[in-house]
This record gives sequence, structure tokens and C-alpha cells, in this order.
Amino acid sequence: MLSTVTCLHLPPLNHNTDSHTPQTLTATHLLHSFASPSELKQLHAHLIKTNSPLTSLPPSRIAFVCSLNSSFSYARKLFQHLETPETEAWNSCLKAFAEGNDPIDAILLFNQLQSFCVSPDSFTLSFVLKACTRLLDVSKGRGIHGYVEKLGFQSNLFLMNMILNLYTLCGGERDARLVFDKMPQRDVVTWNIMITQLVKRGEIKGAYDLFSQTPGRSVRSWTLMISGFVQCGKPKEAIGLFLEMEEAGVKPNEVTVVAVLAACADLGDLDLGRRIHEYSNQSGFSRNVRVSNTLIEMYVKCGCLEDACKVFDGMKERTVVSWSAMIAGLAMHGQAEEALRLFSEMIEKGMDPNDVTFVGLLHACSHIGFVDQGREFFTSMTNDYGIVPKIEHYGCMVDLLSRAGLLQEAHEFIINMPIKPNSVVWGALLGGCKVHKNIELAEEATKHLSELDPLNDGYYVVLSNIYAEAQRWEDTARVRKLMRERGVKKTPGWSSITLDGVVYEFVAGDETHPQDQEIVQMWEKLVEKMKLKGYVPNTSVVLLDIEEGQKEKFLYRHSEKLALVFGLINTLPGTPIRILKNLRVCEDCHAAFKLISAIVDREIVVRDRNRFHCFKDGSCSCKDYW
DNA sequence: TTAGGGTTAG
Repeated sequence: MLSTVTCLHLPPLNHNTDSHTPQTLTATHLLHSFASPSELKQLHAHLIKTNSPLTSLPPSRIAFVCSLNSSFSYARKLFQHLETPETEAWNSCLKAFAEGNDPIDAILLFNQLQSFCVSPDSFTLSFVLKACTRLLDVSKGRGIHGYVEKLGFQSNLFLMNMILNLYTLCGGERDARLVFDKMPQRDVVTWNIMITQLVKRGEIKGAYDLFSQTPGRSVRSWTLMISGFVQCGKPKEAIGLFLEMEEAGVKPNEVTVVAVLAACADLGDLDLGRRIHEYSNQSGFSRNVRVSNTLIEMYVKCGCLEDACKVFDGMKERTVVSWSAMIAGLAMHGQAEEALRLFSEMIEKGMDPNDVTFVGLLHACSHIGFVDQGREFFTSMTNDYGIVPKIEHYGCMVDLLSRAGLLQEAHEFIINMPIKPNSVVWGALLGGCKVHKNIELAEEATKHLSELDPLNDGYYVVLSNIYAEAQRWEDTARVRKLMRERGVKKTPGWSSITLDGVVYEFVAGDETHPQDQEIVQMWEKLVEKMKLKGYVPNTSVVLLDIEEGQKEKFLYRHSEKLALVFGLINTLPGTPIRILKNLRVCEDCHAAFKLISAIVDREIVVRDRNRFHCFKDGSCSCKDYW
């Protein structure tokens, strides 16, 4: 027995509603809406009695009603009097089931039709395949594949693509490859399905190889590959491919725009981001919620919070993603109060928050030290909104407590977590131990981290720096030795700045830059002015066992300082400077940048590995809590 | 009737 379907998009009847007698009105009404085989039988009898043509009976409705009640023989008897082919009638029904809430009904109906020897055509098979795909039912799919071959449809490109897609989605990689290799013809969809599979498995090189071989690449092929690069953390390649796509004269659509904007966000490529924004406005893509959501993300991650707000404010329609993106963006920029205010507004407007919204809120609280507020959100998300906290929420809570110096509480929180803490959770505790100089708990955190994420250099570096700050040079050396033994290398710090679309990268201590002399001179002038304002080089951040003078030299050639001075030299006065750093910004650079922002009267925006620092008029948007 | 898209913790 098939389950009841309430919403079926079956074709409406064409009939003239005027000039009906009461008697025919009833019949006409029934003609629209008969809901059971018995009503159909009444109608049938009425048509015979009034000598009306049976052809006025809607075949798709007959198929639907009879399929619900297993009255197949009766339906078939009626079909014999109708002009529409029987298979077509059943197909419309299969389509509705396959696309409805219970795709299994399409498969059940198909099985019934088989037993009644109704001959399937390519459409029949396509709808059943659609049902199998939606159910991810590969064994049923295999059966249908068998039918397709038995009925001689193996050269039907459409069906073969559907089968291929089904296998790729259900993990039948070998089946998929077999089908692909055997296909007598392939079209661009065939190639795109194969590329999608490789992208999903993270085999980006294989995906790109197939993409390169794809004949007649469509917008979708390009978009697929661009978003594949973004997904596997290769935004540069994504942008490179996008530029190639433009060169090839292929017009980007909304989906392409979303993928490229995400790449711009990852790279901090504001110039391209703005160009895509303009293009989206011209093409009308900006009205698309997903495009606007990604524009918010792009502006947030490029350090232009105001532009992100403008996009958000201008949106006619907003989803929970739009609100969450804006809240997370404000959190990243240290605007916790504004993030919390936006959350209240969201609730007032009747928008339900989701788990991601709460990650943003907790993030906002931890980055400004709103401990109580954060605790309240954490309980409220479950009690008021029925959201079960995920590992990310626990990570935020540990970060919130650890930053605030509540290290013991953070540790207990981890021990009592109902899910297994991951490396991020222990990493958050370790971060707090660094700030609040707790060696004992740092060692405890590191113990877990060396099991959970033994190849991550960051944790070793933090621990060795904690020892160095405490002048425990032997322990520092021990950690560095452990790193060598395990083959873990410290990620070199680098900073980049983009001028006129060109990305300039600096690594710490770099002296090879063509403008190096200018940079040194400019820096010396700045240091003089900074010292007048009370700047004392914080050599304690140079965690090397070397003499003071040497330490100062190291300090002055931190990558973010080089990038900043280079930016000051090569831009007009008043231009904001945007810098991207792969690691966290160092304490001395932070103090220096605050002073420099006042001295040169510039806004300096630094995006480090987890947040933004916006330096202006001598202070930073993070309010020195980071 | 088949293929691609948005927010998230160290």
C-alpha cells in the first residue's frame, strides 16, 4: 500500500465552467477532485449514463488515485478507452512520487506496474532512478540499471547520466567508472558528474585532469572546478581559473559568483571581490540571497565591516545564514555588543537562530570577555531553542573561559564534556595558558594535543614559547628537539599586502626586497616618533636565547611590520592599509601598530589567523583583549 | 527528467 501524498502537482483539467446544470456541476466538480476509486467509479457510471465521452477523464488523476488504492486493473480498463497512452499517465504519477516527500512510493508503484506488465519507457525509468537517487538506494538503482540495459536504453545519454550520478553519490566508485568507460557517448553532464565525484572525495588533481579533458566545458564545469578549489583550500587556483574562464568568454552565473567570492574572502582579495560585487549588481545577482550572503562574508574577511553591513542592510530577503554571517562577522571584528544587538533584532523579527548563529555569538563573547553572557547563551541555546551543542560550541566555551583566565574551570569543563574533546578544544585551553602563564595546565593540554594532532606545529611552538617566557630554556630546547624527532616544522610567519591587484608577501627577517633600504629608513623614522609616544620594544616576544640588541633587530623585521611600512611607502596618505597574516599578530607589533595608526593618521586593518585588528587613532578594535 | 552555490570554535 502506498502512503498518502497530499501535494501532487498533476495537470489541471481544461473545461468550461460556465452554463452547467446542477447535475453536471456535480459531475464536473468530481471530474476535478475524485479522491478514491469509488468516486471514480461513480463518475465513470455517470459519464456512461449521460453518454459523455470517457476521454474527458484525466488519465494522470486516474493513475494517481488508483495507485493509492491498488486498483491497477480498474485503471488499466479505463485507460483502454482514453487517448493518452497508459505509460504516460503512470509516468506523471511516478514523477510526482519521485519528487514528493516519499520517493519510495515511486519505486513501489514501479514494482506494481511491472507485475501488471505495463511497459516502461525512458521517462518511467528516469523517474524511478530519480527516486533511487533521492533515497541513495544503490541496490534498487542497480536493478533499474539492469532494466535500462535489458530494454536497450544503454545509448540513452540522459538515463546513463542518471545512473552514473546515482553510483557516484552512493559510493559505487567502481560501478561509476565502469559505466563511464562503457558509455558509447558522453556529454558535458557526464564529465561534470565525474568531476563532482572527485571533488567530493578531495581528489582535486584528478578532478582538474578530468576538467582539462572535458570537451565543450559549460559554465557549470568551470564553476564546479572553481568551487572545488575553494573547498580544498586552494583559493589562488580558484581565482586563477576564474580569470581563465573570463578569458574564454564564458559568462559567470550566480553560482560562479558565490564560489569566486568565497575565494576572495579566503585570500582577502578585496579588489576582485569589489569587481564581482559590481558585476553582481549589473547582472541582478545581488538580489539572490546566497550571493548577498557570500558578499557579506567576502567584505567581512577582507576587513570591510562597513561594506558588509551595507550589503546586509540592503537585503530585501534574509535567511538565518544572512543573520549568522553578519553576527559572526561582527564577532570577528570585535564588535561584540553590536553582534548581540543584531541577535536581539533577529529574534524580534521572528527569525529562528541555528547552531551556527550560536557559534558566532559565543565567538563574540569570547573575543571580548563577556563570560557570563557567553554562559547564558550556552544554556539558552539548548533550553530555549532546542539546539544540541556541537564540538564548535564547546570549543568556544573553553576559549571564553581560558581567555578570561578561568583556566581551572575551563579544564573541568573539558573533562565533563559529553563528547570527546578534539584538538581545537585542548588548543583553546593551551592558548589561555599562554596568556595567563600556566605551565602545569599547558603541559596537560599538550599531552592530549600530541595524541590528537601530533603533526600540528602550532601547539609545540606555543608550549616552547611558554617555557621561554618563563626562562626555562632547557624545556624549550626539549620541545624543539621533540619537534625535530617527529619531523614537525614550524610554519614560517608571513604577511601580505595587496596593492593595485598585486599581492606582496613578506616573511620575517626578509632583506631581499628591492625597496628594503627605503623600508629600513622609514621604519627608523617611525621608531623615533613611537619612542616619543612611549614605545618600548617588547623583546620578550622574541623567544630566543640571544642578547637584547639582537632581539630588537629580530623584532623590527617581523613580517607584519615589513608589510605595513611597504604599504605606507607605496600608498597615498590617508589610504587604509590592509594586511593579512597567516599566524597570530605578535604583541609588540600590536602595540606598535596602535601608535603608528595615530602617527601617520591611517586606518590599519590586520587579519590574523582568527580575527581582525582594526588600528585607528592609537587604539585597536580588539580593545587589547585577544 | 541528469551535474555546481551561503554562515561556524584554537
